[in-house]
Amino acid sequence: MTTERGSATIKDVAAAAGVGIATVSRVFSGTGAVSDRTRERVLAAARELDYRPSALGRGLRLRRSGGIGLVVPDVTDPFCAGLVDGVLACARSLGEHLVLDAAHGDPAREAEIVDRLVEQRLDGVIALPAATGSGEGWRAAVRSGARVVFADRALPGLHEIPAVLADDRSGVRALVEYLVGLGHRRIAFLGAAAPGAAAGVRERAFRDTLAELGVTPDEGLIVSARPARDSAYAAAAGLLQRRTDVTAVLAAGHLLGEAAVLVARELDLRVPADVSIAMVDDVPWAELCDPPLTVVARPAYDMGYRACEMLLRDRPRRAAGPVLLPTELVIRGSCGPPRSPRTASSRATGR
Amino acid sequence: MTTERGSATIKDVAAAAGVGIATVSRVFSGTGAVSDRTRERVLAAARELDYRPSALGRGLRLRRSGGIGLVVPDVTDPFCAGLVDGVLACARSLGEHLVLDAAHGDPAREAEIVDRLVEQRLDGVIALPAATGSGEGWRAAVRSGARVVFADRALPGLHEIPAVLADDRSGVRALVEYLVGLGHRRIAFLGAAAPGAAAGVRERAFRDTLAELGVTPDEGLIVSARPARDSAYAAAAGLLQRRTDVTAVLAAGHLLGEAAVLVARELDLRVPADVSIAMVDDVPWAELCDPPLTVVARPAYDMGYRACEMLLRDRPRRAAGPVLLPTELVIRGSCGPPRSPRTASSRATGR
DNA sequence: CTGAAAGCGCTAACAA
DNA sequence: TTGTTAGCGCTTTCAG
Repeated sequence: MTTERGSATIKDVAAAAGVGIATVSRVFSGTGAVSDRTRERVLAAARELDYRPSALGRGLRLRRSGGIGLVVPDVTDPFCAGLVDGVLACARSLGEHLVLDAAHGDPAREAEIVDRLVEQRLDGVIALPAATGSGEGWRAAVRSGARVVFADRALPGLHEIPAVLADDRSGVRALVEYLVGLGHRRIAFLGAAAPGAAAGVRERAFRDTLAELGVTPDEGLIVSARPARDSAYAAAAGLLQRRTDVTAVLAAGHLLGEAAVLVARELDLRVPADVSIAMVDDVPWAELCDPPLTVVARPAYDMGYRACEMLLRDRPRRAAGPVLLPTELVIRGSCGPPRSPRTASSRATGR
Repeated sequence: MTTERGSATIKDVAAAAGVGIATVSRVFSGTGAVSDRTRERVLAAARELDYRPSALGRGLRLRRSGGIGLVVPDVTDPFCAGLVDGVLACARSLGEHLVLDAAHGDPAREAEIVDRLVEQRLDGVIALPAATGSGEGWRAAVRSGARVVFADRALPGLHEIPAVLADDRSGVRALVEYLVGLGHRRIAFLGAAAPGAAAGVRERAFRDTLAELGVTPDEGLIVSARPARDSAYAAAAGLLQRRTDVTAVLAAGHLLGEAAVLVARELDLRVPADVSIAMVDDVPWAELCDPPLTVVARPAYDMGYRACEMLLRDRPRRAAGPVLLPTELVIRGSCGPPRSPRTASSRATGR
C-alpha cells in the first residue's frame, strides 16, 4: 500500500520500474531512445503510481513554463470572450496553456497582473491593454524579458510591441457610406471617451468619411461616453432627446449600441422608421433585437488566434506595423431611409 | 552594460547588492527579517536588473504553483463567462492566478485538459464538467493528488467531489408556478438532451411542479435538443409548429430561449399575446429583447466565486452534499395570460 | 540503450 | 541580521 504524501515523482517511478530517473524522463519527455521493453515497464510503474510529470520541475529546468498569458478588460464582454476563445484555440494547438486575468480598465491593476505573469515565466503574453495609463507596466514587462503582443488595441508610445488590430477605419467607413447612401445626413456618432489616443480611430474615420461624402460633420451629433452601461445610456438619452433631428445613430461599440436601442425604445422611436441604428461589434443580441441590428463585425476570435500565432510562431516579427484584420458590414434590419425623405417635403423636420 | 540572456536571477541580484542569495529571497518572499539598509540595497539592485522572482523556482521549492485551474465548456457562453469572472475575482483576492481552458463538451478533450492542469501542480481546479462521459478523467485527477470542485453541474458517480450548484429545482418551480398562476395549462418545456443524469433536474422540477398544481404534464409538450443553436432551433420550430395549442414555453437554457424567441418571431406569434416565453438563465439580450424576457436568473458569478472559496479556503469540506445557491425569478414582459382566457368560455381545454 | 551527476531559481533550516 | 547549504522534480551532458 502506497501512502504517498503529495504526488509521485520521477524518482518514485524510477525506483518502481527498476530504472534510472533519466530513463523515466526520456519516456515522458519523448526525448532520446528507450527500448520498448523498458518503456513498458516505466509506463506501467507510472500508471500504478498515478504519476504525472511536474511542469514545475520541467519548467525550471527548461526555463519556460509552456504557457502564455492573456489579459483583457473584462471576460464577460462578448468581444473579449471571442478573443479569449481564439487565443485558447491557438494556444491549445501549439500545446500551451493559458493564464487569464481581467484588468477592468484599471492600469494599476493591469500592471499588477502583468507583473504576476512575468513571474510565471510565460512564453509570452497577449493583451488587450487598458486605454488609460502610460503603458509603463508593459514597457517594464518587456524589459524584464517578456514577449508581448497587443490585440485589438495598441498603445500610443509602444510601437516596439507588435499588435493585431481590426481595421476599424474601413469598418466605420463602410457603415457611414451605407448610411449616407440610404439618404442620411444627420448621423449621430456615439463614441467611447478614451483619454488615450488610439480610441479616436473610429471617430476620425466617421468624420473623414462624412467629409469625403460631402456631409459636414455636426459637432453636436458627436458625443462620447465612458465605457460603462450607465454612461453609455446617459449619453444616448441626452443625444436623442436633445437632437430630435437625428435620423441615424452610429454606435461605436456594443455597449453604446445597447444604450441606443434602449433609449430609442424608451422614447417610442421606431427603428428604423424614426431612427436608424447601427453599431460597431457584432454580438449575439444584435440578431435577437427587433429589428435585428446592422453592425460592423470585428473578428474577435481571429484576432485572438492571430495574436497567439504571432506571439508563438512569428517571433521575430516587429516593426512591420500592426496587422490589420478585416471587418465586415453585416446589414440587418435596423437601418432604413431617413424619417422624412427630403424628396417628399423640405419643411423642417424638428418635431 | 549588462547583456543578459534570459532574465536576472536571485544570484545576480545577490551579487549586485553584495549580499547572499538568502537575503534576496527574504526580501522578495517577505519571510524573515532584513535590515532596512540591506533591503534597500537589494531592491535597488533588483530594480537595476529588472529582476522578477521566478515562480518556477519558487513553485518547485514550495511544491505548489500558486494558481488554480478552471475548465468550462465554452468561454463565449455568457453564463460561463460570468462564472469565470467570479472565479477570477476570488482567485485574485487570494493571490492566485487562473489557468483557463474550454472543453467544448467533449469528455476526451476535457480529460486532456485536466491532465495538463494536474501537471501544472495547481493548488486546485474548478470545473463545469462535460455532461457526457464517465468522469473518469476527474477521478484520475483526484487520484494523482488534485483538489477539485465542480461548479454548476456535478457528475453522477463523483459524490466525493464537492460542488456548488444553482438551485434549479426551486427556480423552475417558481417559474412554473408563475406561469400556471397566469392561467397557463399547456406549457411546453424545451430542455437540453443530456445523456448524463444531472441535466434532468429542470425537467423533473417542471413535471413535479405541474403535477403538484394539478396540471397533468403533456408528454408531447416536453421536447429536448442538443446544446447547440441549430438543434435548439429545430426543436423549438418543431414544437411550435406541431402544437399550435401551447400557450407558454419554458426554455431550460438561454440557447433554447433564443431559439424560442426566434421561432416565435418567424411564425409571427406575438409575445406574450399569442405565446408566453420564459427561460432559465439571465443573459444580456434578455433585457434587450422586445418584449424583455422573463427569466430565472442563476448566480453565475457567485457560483464561480463560491467554488473558488470552497477550493482554497474550506479545504476539508466534503460529504456535506452540494452547496445550492438561490436563483431568482426575474419577471419582465414576455409572459402574460394565455391566448384564450378560460374565464371567457369554458369550452373544453383538452387539445 | 541506460545511469550517474550537475544544475535550473528558489526557500528553509542551520550556523555564524 | 546574514550567509551557507541542501534539496524541490526535472532534463541533459557524459560515460558506460
